[in-house]
Amino acid sequence: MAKSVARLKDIAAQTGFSVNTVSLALRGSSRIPDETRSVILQTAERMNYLPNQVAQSLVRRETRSIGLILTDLKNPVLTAVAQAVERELSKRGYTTLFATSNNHLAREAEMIETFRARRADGMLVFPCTHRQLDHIRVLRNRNYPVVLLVGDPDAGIDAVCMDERAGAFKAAAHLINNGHRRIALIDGASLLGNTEKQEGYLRAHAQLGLTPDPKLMLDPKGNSVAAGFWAMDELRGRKLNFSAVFASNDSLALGVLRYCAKHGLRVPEDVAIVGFDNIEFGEFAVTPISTINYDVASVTKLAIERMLELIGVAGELPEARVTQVEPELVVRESSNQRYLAIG
Amino acid sequence: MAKSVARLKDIAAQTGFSVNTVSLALRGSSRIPDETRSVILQTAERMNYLPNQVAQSLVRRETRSIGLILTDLKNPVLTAVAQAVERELSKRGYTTLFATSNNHLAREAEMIETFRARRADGMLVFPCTHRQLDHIRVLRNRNYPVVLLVGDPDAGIDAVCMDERAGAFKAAAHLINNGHRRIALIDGASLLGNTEKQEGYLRAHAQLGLTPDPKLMLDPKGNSVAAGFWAMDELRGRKLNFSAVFASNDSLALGVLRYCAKHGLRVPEDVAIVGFDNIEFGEFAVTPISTINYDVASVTKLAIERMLELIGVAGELPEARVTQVEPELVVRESSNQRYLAIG
DNA sequence: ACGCGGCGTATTAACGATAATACTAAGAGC
DNA sequence: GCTCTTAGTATTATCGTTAATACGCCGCGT
Repeated sequence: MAKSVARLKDIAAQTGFSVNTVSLALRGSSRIPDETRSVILQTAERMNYLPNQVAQSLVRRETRSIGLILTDLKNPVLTAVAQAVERELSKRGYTTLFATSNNHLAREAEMIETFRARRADGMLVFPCTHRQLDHIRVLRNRNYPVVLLVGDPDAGIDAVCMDERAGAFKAAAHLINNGHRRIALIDGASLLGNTEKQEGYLRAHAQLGLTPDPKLMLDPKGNSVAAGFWAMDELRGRKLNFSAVFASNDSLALGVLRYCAKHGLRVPEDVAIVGFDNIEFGEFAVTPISTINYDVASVTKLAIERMLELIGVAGELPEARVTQVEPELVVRESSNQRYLAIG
Repeated sequence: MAKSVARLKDIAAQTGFSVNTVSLALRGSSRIPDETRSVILQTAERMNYLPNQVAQSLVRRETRSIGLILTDLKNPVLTAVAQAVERELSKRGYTTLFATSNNHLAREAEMIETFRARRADGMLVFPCTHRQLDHIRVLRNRNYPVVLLVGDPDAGIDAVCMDERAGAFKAAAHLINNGHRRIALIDGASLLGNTEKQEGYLRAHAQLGLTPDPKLMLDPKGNSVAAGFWAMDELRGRKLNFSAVFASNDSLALGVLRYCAKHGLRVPEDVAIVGFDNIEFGEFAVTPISTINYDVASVTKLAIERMLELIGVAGELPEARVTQVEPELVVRESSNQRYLAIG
């Protein structure tokens, strides 16, 4: 903590008024006459006074801070969320406490405890798995405001997120409608219990009368470009034929694209690719990547609104509400049917 | 703040001991006999007690929190720094308060004040300009620990950063040594007063006996891939001939690469490209981008060590120390001389 | 048997603010 | 002239914790 900063007491000593008078004057109470106030304000200014928010938090019993827990920042879309959240909160006078879980449940739980000990007024959490939410549900049951950034309608916890199932459905349906019959799915999240994208992919097949081949569904073991590259290599090694790939995020999709470039596969003629998130690096790739747009602005706005709503309620929290934002398909060259022989 | 959480007082009431005894027991004082301690611990557990860090901060006069102010999170290297800083601090029991300035000086100053009011024990700042540091210097002069993440040896403020001048020198020298004589520089930072990379570029020319053409130096007006694309378009529109581009970060370089792909320019045969930062998206581009590696781990480690050192000193802070990490050139296809006609 | 040390626990005072209440003049009302 | 407001300021309690000090009691030495 900064060493020896001016306190109300110091201003009081300087001006000869009591601590309480100084406090009232600085907060603009009408009970303090202008002359007194201006003396106090000037002295405060001169002494470079800044109210101690720690003390204020203690007596006001709110910290005006929100914990933000993300899985990691490798995904540009998560960093965009982090930045947008911080900006929005800051506008409203809140400070963002920040942590990443690195997809470790234990660390996620630990950071939640840390933020609770710091008496954050609420928490925004991108949980590492949709399955294990007990540590979070327990908080909500004690009326602690939590809003998740991925949705599980049955979790009993508020959430605002993209409708990943619908997004994946659109991606897969788009490929199927363009004539593809064998579509690989590169998605590691389902192993963590986050099966939304997989479900969307499966549902699109079912609805359009196809039976997907389970061998075409692969866990890339990571979410990096390198992991996408590796996954494509693995898929090709399996000697399965497929004409399209749906990757659960754009980093993976770019890895697939890189593999294709390196091995002389034309995109989309030989392999069509659709990613997820709509990051700038996908838009400006050699072959611009088709993708599902992640609407950072809407998710952030809705999540923060809900958060503040929950913070505002005095006693019991209202029933949990899950808001899913409908995602849009962005068709670019990597899956444009104009380039396709089939379909 | 969570509504009605257990306090020491509640545990005291339950167990019949005084608040102080409870506090001592929970903190493991040797003055409390085992039997008493275990009763208290069990009661605390049962009541789901978590010490109120706000109250602790007030009385201990340290918050064990550090403010982290970055310009923005569009650059993957900055997000990597953010994540690494948070992890390291967390290991040491510190919480990260996070904010982005969006390259607005006013907002940077505002967030610094916010964090000061919150009594963060110190701040790590990636300032938006190296020129205007008065608002930060003032803090240091009041013995408030601040470590910058870009270096200015003369600023009188501690800093840990990559040696950008040396990095840019290596990049430009590499291109010159590969036979390039006219090298474009795409760098917007120098307008903000961050001239290190430009200086490195100029010094490499000078040292190798070349006079750079000022017309080849361009401000891309942003740090996105799109900005790089635009900058390349602009440069080509000027009808200047050049055989290589040094972009001040990999996003810009990827924009240049995309431009080349779209306009049938071969990389590196027609245009060689070197970026800065070494992000994964550059490594896996169609033509892998040569770049200057940003050593996130070293910068983070050294910055945090220095931070904790400064926090540890009781009175006057020691003289400011600027540590620059020597960056490495990573040569990839985009500038590999094997592909070059010249040189 | 009586003081003395030390053990176990309680009391009191911080930390820096806010909030409720209490006091003290000066001016208004009759 | 005397109470009665009321404006201006001070006093006191409080937030949840830690830290310094005080207190009572038991066993021990002599």
